[in-house]
Amino acid sequence: MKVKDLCLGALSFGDASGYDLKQFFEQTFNHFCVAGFGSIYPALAELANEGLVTYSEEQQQGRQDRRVYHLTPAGHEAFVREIETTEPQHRVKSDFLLILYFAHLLSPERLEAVLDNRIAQLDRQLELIRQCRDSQDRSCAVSVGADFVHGFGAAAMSAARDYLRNNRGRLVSEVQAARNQRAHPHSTQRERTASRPAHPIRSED
Amino acid sequence: MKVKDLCLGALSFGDASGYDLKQFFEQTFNHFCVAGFGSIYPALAELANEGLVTYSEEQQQGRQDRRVYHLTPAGHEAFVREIETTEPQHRVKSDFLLILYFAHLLSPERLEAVLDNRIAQLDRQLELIRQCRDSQDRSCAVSVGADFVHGFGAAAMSAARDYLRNNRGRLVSEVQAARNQRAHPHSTQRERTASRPAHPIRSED
DNA sequence: GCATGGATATATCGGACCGATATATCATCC
DNA sequence: GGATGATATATCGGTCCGATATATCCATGC
Repeated sequence: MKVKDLCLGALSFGDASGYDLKQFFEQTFNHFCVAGFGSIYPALAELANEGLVTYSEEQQQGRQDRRVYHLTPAGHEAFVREIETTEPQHRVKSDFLLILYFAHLLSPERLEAVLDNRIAQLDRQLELIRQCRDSQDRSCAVSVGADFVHGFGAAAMSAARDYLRNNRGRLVSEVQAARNQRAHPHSTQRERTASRPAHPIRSED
Repeated sequence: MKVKDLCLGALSFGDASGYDLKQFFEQTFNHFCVAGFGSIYPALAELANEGLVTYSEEQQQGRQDRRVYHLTPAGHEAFVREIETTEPQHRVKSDFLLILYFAHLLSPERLEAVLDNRIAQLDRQLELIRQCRDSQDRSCAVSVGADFVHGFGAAAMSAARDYLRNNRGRLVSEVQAARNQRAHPHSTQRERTASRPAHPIRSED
């Protein structure tokens, strides 16, 4: 699913400018999508070329003109075809987890900062979802999917936050202990041989 | 964090070829990272240019030669600097959730297939994590980060799976009900005006 | 005996896209 | 009056993902 499809889907809820779409994505798709201007504006231009959207220049006093896009029937069909047939990928790309995987290489201050920042970030995102759900008209049939997706996000992020809270202390103290042991190795260290790493990636040959 | 950094980190666990790295990423970083050959091989070439890794051609009978990479001290330093200073992003990109957001446009069969496939996928990933944790030497100090990260993945994915299982039926029946209502609208429909969409993206002006 | 498919192994290319940046105007705040 | 931030559109470079090409070996099956 490309940014073009994102735009088609959003426009199925009503006309909007590129700027509107960016804000909509940030508020509503926040926890599972990102799209910057650098993707949205070219996408809209291509969609207009393909006849899947139309637009009208809307001039407003003072402000720069808005280019307001409108979904055509062909665009609606294309979007439905897309969501009916695309393989639904779900991908997490996390520097956060990658960094924590190497917790043994981090300074204690950095480790704690990384954990605390992530917890705070999750709190903010959960608050955003709460706002988003509250502001929606629940009785409207169109919101069943939105409600489900926001519920999913809330469940997943709550679980993540709880895990971080419950295991933060353990990780910090374990890393601290390992550091101390490296600094003052009082036990036997006969395991260490210069050329044999602890966790070889490939199996012995 | 770029693929180059991924490679540096993985090589800190021992020498490996590009092929080894791909497999390592798939097994161990599965739930928070992806990197294809198209990213790994160019990354390794650049790292070698910069002196952060070295390599030796290892010829094996029959098989094509392996190019085995080795982390240099400079490479190790560069990696530690990277994880100490990079802002730890965490991003979810999910066609799955996007499609479900538009559940009201899906056929019932498609909706159920999407949900079931995702649940099965989560089961597979959870199994992968379990294997990964079992195969590791828990007493080794280097694995505290890995253990934490895998625990995180297990917690998050279990929560996601549970949510899907618990809410699958509700979503399917709600979408079904909405479809039926559209097909046989017996109640008043005075809300529908041709040009006023149900969920306008931008506020009224 | 041999074809088929899968694992091992490296490499390239195009298209997509994210982030930074540029530009412009108006409202608001100090 | 000047700084900041919101509104609004657009472009560009660097990065990366997916598909594809190439080559050889091993196991499986017919």
